[in-house]
Amino acid sequence: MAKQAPAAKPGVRGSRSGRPIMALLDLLGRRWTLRIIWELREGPLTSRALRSACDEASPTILQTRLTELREAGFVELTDDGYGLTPLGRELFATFTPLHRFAERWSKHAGS
Amino acid sequence: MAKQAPAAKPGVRGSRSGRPIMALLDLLGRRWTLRIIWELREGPLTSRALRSACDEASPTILQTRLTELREAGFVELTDDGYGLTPLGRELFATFTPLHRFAERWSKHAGS
DNA sequence: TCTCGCTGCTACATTTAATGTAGCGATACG
DNA sequence: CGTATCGCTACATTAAATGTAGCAGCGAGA
Repeated sequence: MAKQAPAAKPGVRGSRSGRPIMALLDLLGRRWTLRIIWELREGPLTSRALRSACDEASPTILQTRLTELREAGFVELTDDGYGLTPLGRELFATFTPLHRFAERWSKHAGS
Repeated sequence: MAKQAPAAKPGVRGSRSGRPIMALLDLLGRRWTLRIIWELREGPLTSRALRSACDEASPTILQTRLTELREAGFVELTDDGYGLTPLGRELFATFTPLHRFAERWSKHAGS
């Protein structure tokens, strides 16, 4: 298996338009994808630890997402379990403003 | 209807943990949510124009997401159609690094 | 007025994705 | 050997998304 032009996988519904941002938005827009990256932020987790961190999500979908994230080059399986690759870490870094935004958003609350 | 403490809605599977970032990750992790915000970046679109921009996604789900995004305060319905609120615009701004990342990602390709 | 064309929005049957529970083969410790 | 973990998978159930069709409302034109 060598794959990899970052293009949405064939079977994926919606947003396969060639532009990288679309492929990325498509991948990140799948259930648990964002969460997984978030939970891996502090270091590798075993598949079962990740499952616990993700509110006991079903291993089926976690495995599916993990595979997608590995193919995308964001996650890798090491001796310590699943962890972010340098690239994945860069991706996570882009979430930082999102985190700050979330805090502001919660204050905005019942506008 | 006035609603809005930014907490995940009741019926939502996964990630309802009180932390704002989780609610946000949950909302953004739904299909088409990221895409909608992205497509609205240059200005308001009518519901049908948005549908075209979103690869003819079904109006059912678009309407659902649009409602969620309006309740979250990210999108509003104006005379020109659906547009980002100032808050929504802030959220979009956090995607900018994501955009740049996507470009880098596409080059990384077959690492 | 009566259609035409657009707006935002909804119903409903079908298909796809995600869930939950269980268990596999492999590896390591005793 | 027993047991306990690892990553991963099968499979039936349930929830979400799709696709097609159509609603009511508004403004413009003949």
